[in-house]
Parts: sequence; C-alpha cells; structure tokens
Amino acid sequence: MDSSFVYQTIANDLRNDISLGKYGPDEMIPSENTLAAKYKTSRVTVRKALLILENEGLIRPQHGKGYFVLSPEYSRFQFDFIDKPEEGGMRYLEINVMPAGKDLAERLRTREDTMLIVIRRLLSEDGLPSAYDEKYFLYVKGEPLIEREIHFAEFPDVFADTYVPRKLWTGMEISVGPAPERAVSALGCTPDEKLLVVTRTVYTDEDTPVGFGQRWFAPHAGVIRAYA
Amino acid sequence: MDSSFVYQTIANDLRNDISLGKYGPDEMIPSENTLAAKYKTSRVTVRKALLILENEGLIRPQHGKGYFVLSPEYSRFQFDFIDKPEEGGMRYLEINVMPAGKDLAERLRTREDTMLIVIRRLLSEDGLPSAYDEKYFLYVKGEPLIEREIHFAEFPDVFADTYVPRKLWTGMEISVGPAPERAVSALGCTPDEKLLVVTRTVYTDEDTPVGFGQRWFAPHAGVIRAYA
DNA sequence: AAGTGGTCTAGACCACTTC
DNA sequence: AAGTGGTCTAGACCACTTT
Repeated sequence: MDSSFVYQTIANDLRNDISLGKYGPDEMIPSENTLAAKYKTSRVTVRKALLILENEGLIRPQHGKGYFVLSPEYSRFQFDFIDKPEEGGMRYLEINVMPAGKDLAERLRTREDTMLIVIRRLLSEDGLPSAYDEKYFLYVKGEPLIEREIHFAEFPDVFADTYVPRKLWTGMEISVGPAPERAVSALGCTPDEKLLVVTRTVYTDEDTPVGFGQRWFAPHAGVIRAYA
Repeated sequence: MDSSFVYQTIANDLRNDISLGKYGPDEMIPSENTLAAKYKTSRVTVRKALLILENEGLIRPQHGKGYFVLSPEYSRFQFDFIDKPEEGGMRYLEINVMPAGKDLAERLRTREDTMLIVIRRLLSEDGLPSAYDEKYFLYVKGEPLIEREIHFAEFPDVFADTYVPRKLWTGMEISVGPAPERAVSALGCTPDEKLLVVTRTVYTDEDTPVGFGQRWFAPHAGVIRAYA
C-alpha cells in the first residue's frame, strides 16, 4: 500500500486494525514504546503516525494512560456552497446602492438610511434558471469601485480590503419560504410557492454583521447535498 | 497568551502575523531554519508549530521552496444533524418489519419483497411537534433484537454489529417537499404544503446503500443552521 | 552549490496514572 | 516505582528548487 515511510506504515496498520475492530471503541492501542519496538523505529516516528490518526478522529491520547479508540462520529455533515458557480450560467440583474430600510438595517445592525451595495443575480443550469440570489453589504465611501468588488470570487472576499482578513465567519440558515416578488417570474414559480432558501450572514471576529445574502432555489433545482 | 510551550509560541506568533496580513496569500513565511534560529530551538519543534498551521489550512509547504500562505476558504460549511435530539421530546409512532415495496427497493437496491425494519418518530420542541421522521434498514434474521437496535444513539450505529464499523458513510440531501399523509396531521400542516425535508442514505465502503431515512420539519421549525 | 522541506534517530526530562 | 504520553534537542541523510 501507501507505505514508503515508516510513519505511514504504522498509521495504515493501526487504521486497518481499528477499522476491522481489533481495537474497539474505548479500548487502548499499544503504547508508543511498544509500537516503537515493534517497528524498530524511534518514538518520534511513532508519534507522527499517531498524530495522523488523532487528526482523523480515530484515537485520542490520555496523559499517563495511553491512546484510546474513539467512537465514530456520524452526525457532523459538511457541504460546499460556492458563491460563483463554475458550471451553468450567471447573470447580474441589478447592481446598486440603496438605503438599508427597516429589515436590512436590523439584520446588519445599522441605521435605516445607511447606504448598502446590493447585487442581485440569476443563476442557471442547463439553460434553465436554477436560483435567484441577493447580496447586501455596507457601502463605504472612498472604497474601491463597486465594479471591482463585483468580480469577487467568493462572498466574503468582498471584505478582504475593508476588514482584517481571516477574521470573518459566515453563518448560514437553510429553510423554506416564498421567493420575493422580483424573483418569482424569473424562477418560474408562483408567488406563494415555498422554495428552498439559503440565508448567509458574514460577521467580523467581533460578531458584527457586515454582509447579508439570500438565495432561493427554483423548484426543480432545490437540493443541497452534504455528506458525513 | 497560550504559550507555555515553544511550539505554541511559534504557532501563535505566525498565526497572528498571517492574520494581520504581514504575510499575505501566496507569500512565503520564514523558513524552518530561520524560525529555529529566531526562537533558538530545534527544527523539530518549528515543524511541529508549522504542522499545526498547516492543519488549520493557513499554510502549505512546498518541497524545496518553503511554506506558502493560503487564501482563506469560506465555501465549506458544516453543521450537526443528530438523530436522537437531546433537547425536546421524541415519541415512537411505529416500529415494524415490512416488505420494501417499489420505492424503497430502488433506494436500497434490493428486491420489493425484502423485509425492512421501519421506525417512525415524532420529534418535539417546547411541547410542539417539530419534525416527523422515518428510517428504514435491512432486516437480517438472527440479528440482535429490534428492541435493542432501537436504542441506538445515532443513525449509523444500528449497523455497527452487522457491517464493518468505520467504513460507512452518509449522504444527505436537503430539499423541499410535502410530508407523507401519515405525518400531515401530526405536524400541523396541509397535505400539499411544502416542508423542509432531509434525506439520508447510509452506504457501506463499497457504496451499497444499507439504510435510508427522511425527516420533515414542521413549518415553524424548518431551519438548519450551518457555519463556515 | 546552497537552501528548502521530508524523514528519521537516540537520546533527554517532565507530568500524569497506576500499582 | 514503573509505565504512559508531552516536550524538546542536536544532529543525520534525502529529494527538490533555485542560483
């Protein structure tokens, strides 16, 4: 197998043993010294292998005792939600600057007359409209041109120049609800029809919201795939 | 700060520098030897610090060149979807063994007369029904009692005895759709009303489906929260 | 040739757990 | 006291990249 290196061999062997149930949950695997002797290698190399398995969530060391096998964790799911789809088309419906208004002022914790940049788009797949989305973020005077900001790769990148990078985080809510009037015809649904909607809010490291976006999926395209 | 150890100090310092933009994306951080000299420590300790940052997705080493700072990745979201809610109530509506039928036979890639275990539940929050869910998995004769299997902690654990542990994975689809008739009244919705629905399929490592489940969320409770 | 990261050694000392 | 994991050293040799 993939075992050109000693630490890989050890990690693979142990992963196999755990996987096959040789060491069950809450049981202990051989100690570092035992493994070092078995593979005729140094403790450092053994620890390197064990760190890999620890990072994979298979084992956890306990000081003075040993390495315990963990129970598998199946409840954590993940998925990719990209702002700029690579497949399918994308069309800008509107790019504007406008006052926040009541709802958005509340969501972005600002005043109603605060100026926001709004970007509305229509996403397509196979020539059919698949989703409509909107993004709002604070308009800061003296900032780079809107035109430049529009061509960001991903949602939070818009803020790269304004805020400290890497200190932003995004919260997401997946729910159902009717699309706004301005999107109904484009998506080919009725005004009251409930669609899959994804709401994203970008926060600074101090939990101040700086951006807000929503995406409604057309009835035929309303699926988000995740895995654990 | 949290810097009782040399490797922690190095990792924290570098994380700070990257975070503050001292080293931007695609730029290189100081070499292992440089850092070892700066902190008057060994290369092993420096590498330990750098491995931490690598696992955090901040840097990536390139053989013969150096460590590069990566661009932040905001498009990967994750969330927890637990089978047995700790908060709120849960009531078993039905526990049975029944033939798969056409739809389930297709989903589980088996025959229509294959016997399945079915578990139907009603979940509540604050005394109100919040979701209805169903689970189906293959009924294997001679297996431990159904009664025992019902008290599993998480969905895939049902299969722990039957299949090789840790070689299962779960696919999930989040979409919208009407609840089945048997759930409509319990959830307090109309037959045609579209709800948030989560579909899970558990596969073996050979991608054979062994379990299938769906959960419909009541209109007032239909939100899944994720974060990146 | 010089610098870089990748693997590995053979020790050391410490803190924690068990007997 | 003995065994365990946690931190750390001062080297070594190799493969890769740049000059």
